[in-house]
Amino acid sequence: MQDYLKGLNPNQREAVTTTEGALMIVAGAGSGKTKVLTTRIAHLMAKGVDAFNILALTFTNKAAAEMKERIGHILGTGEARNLYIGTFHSVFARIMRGEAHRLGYPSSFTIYDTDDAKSVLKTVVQELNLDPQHYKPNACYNRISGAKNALVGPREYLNDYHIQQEDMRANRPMLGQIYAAYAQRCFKNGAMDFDDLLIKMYELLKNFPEALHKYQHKFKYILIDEYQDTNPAQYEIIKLLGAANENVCVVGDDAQSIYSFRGATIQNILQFQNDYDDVKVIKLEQNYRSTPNILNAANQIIKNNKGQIEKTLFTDQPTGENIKLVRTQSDNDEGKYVADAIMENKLRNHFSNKDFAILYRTNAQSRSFEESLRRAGIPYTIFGGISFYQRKEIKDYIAYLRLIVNPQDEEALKRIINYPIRGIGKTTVDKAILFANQNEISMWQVLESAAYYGFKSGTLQAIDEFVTMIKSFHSMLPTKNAYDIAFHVGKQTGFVKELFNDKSTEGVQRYENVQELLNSIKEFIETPISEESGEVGDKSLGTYLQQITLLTDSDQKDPNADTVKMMTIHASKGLEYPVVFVGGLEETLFPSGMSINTREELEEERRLFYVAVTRAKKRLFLTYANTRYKFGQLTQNEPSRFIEEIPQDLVDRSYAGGGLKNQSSGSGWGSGSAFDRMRKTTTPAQPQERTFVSAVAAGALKNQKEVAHTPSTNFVPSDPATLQEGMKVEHQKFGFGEVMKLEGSAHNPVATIKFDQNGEKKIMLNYAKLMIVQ
DNA sequence: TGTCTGGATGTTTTT
DNA sequence: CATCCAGACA
Repeated sequence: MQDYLKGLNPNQREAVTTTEGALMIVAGAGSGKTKVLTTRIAHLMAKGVDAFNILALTFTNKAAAEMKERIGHILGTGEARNLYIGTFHSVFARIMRGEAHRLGYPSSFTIYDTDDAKSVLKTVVQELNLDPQHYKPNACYNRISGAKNALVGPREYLNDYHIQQEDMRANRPMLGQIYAAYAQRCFKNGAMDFDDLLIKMYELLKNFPEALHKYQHKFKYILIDEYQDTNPAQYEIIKLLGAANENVCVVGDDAQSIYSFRGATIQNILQFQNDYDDVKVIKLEQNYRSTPNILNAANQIIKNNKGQIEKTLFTDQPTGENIKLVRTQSDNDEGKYVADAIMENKLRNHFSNKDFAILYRTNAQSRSFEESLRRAGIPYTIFGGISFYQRKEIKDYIAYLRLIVNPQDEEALKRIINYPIRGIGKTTVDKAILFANQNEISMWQVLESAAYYGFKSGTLQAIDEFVTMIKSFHSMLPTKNAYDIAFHVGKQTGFVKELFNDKSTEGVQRYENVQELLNSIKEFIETPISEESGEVGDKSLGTYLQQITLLTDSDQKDPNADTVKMMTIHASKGLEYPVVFVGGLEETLFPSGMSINTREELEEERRLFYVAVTRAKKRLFLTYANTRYKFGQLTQNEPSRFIEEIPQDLVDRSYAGGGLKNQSSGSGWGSGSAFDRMRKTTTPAQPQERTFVSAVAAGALKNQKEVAHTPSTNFVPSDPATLQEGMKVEHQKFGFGEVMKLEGSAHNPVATIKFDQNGEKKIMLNYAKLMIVQ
């Protein structure tokens, strides 16, 4: 027997060695699913299957990278790098780059993230003259995304009686039109949103038999992780791809299906057995992760759901400790309690920071935990929330790169056409868009012929300069790599320098972020690529851009750093930690108030709770607060109904009120009171700091209050162009002062003037009246 | 043409 | 509580 099979139990081994035909692996939480998947791929390759012929679809890119590495390790060759392995979205994006032309897209198509998509929706709603109050980008996006994931195109949408009825009832009868216009606009922009990556892949396979044949032939073995979270579009694609060889292996756990909000349907896994001839089903029920107490609790919780694939997890680990259920007075106390408990566990049980995870239902909950950990001096990493690539300065930078690669990308163009300020304002942009729509060309094309479309003098010059600059960047594409171009763009446009000159705290941070972006691009071009010939494995800017849009926070941040990890329960799927805190176990928060109206919704919340509980290996803390700030308002919530679903003999209850001693356990380190004291010494610092800050702010305000000035009788404004640094001037309102600095563009010069009575001010010379005194 | 400000407004979860 | 956007100014 091969070495790599030795560490497997009989069921796992069978799952690994059953290589031919359709296979469904029902893998309970912590049952060694990832190990089975990686070993299975390694086994296929050891048997002589070419890496090029294996497609593995995982839930995160990071999981994919890890699997690749482990497979490489098992096999001891570099072959694994040729595997097609990644998320649905990233794998399809990669394929699409070579196939997009068949569907009328440029191969350098842009991938729109949610922000881009919503921005497009906003303009579309505007252009259709609809009320933006009624057709909010969020609502429209969700509705359209839902349709796309169900493979309902704009035409089907408009012709579907039920859908139309639903929209009527929701008072949004025009959504179909918005959908159609949105799809058209994205196409015109040469852009695909997240859902399009699936839809277009489906269309490609459905409408182009030679493409279907090509990929059926290529992907002889298909593996899909987290199958319970696939949606109809993904389902249909897999069905098409797998039809020729029927070597489709899916791995999943219906009890952990938590993505129905994004179109996933549990039916895919429940009905898999009907989809192929001779489906073999293997269950992995032995849990290697958690203590029996944690596992029993999880089993009891999930029993409250109906209609599952029957399975019972078991373990042979020692019993372990009871689950700790802690009530606190407020959300802040909840944060403090968790920080204290982490300190205590570190000291008493020799856990290190990276052994802890704090999980919650909504991203907003991270705030109180973050604050308390920071105060306690515990290093932490937050996953999720606003990712690196969502930051303004990064999006701006990337918008330049996007525009260079794909000038049709109107979203990118609008973003940077006047950043840094170059005198192309809203009026000009609106005009350009209008011309573009009227003539059915792109906004970029209008700008290219700006004179023809009647732009005048200063504006025309500004546009021409801009177009020339972008074109010069564009011409670098064939010869320069992504890093060189990006660096050049940052330098040439001057906005990196602008950031550098901003010495405020945020300014410094922004500059550092931009540097980090450049580093990441450098890293991208220096990473070795797969050996595939003729495939997309290049170091071009286009490839880079398509890659980063699909990166999540979890893909970028180091999971092995010695820090406490904080994330939503959704983001914690597939991960495990020795000590887990689940916060906010309150009605309307968890379960979410949005999901208590139907049994299906509530069952999904319960599965989510199940996922949370099963992340814990040794210790599990559940916390809830009597009061919580929501929306800037204090709210009170009942304890979550899920608490009552845990067998009570597995739970120790305690209360950790506002600064009062907590009653967790008697002995040892004084029940955290030492930490209470530490906290008390640090807490007062905060209000003091606040008063200090506000006093400064008040002073600044006073400074800004103008000291009245009566202009001299002989006041005659001078020509702003003659102004020089160091000159003494008079301002009608602010009085006498000295010109400290001249900046801004030629079209919009700005002077920083230090006034004798009113301090430093930035004055826009196009508008302010200044007289040169000396 | 750009900046500042107040008032409205929005919170599930994510590729 | 934060952020975002429409109108007032410079």
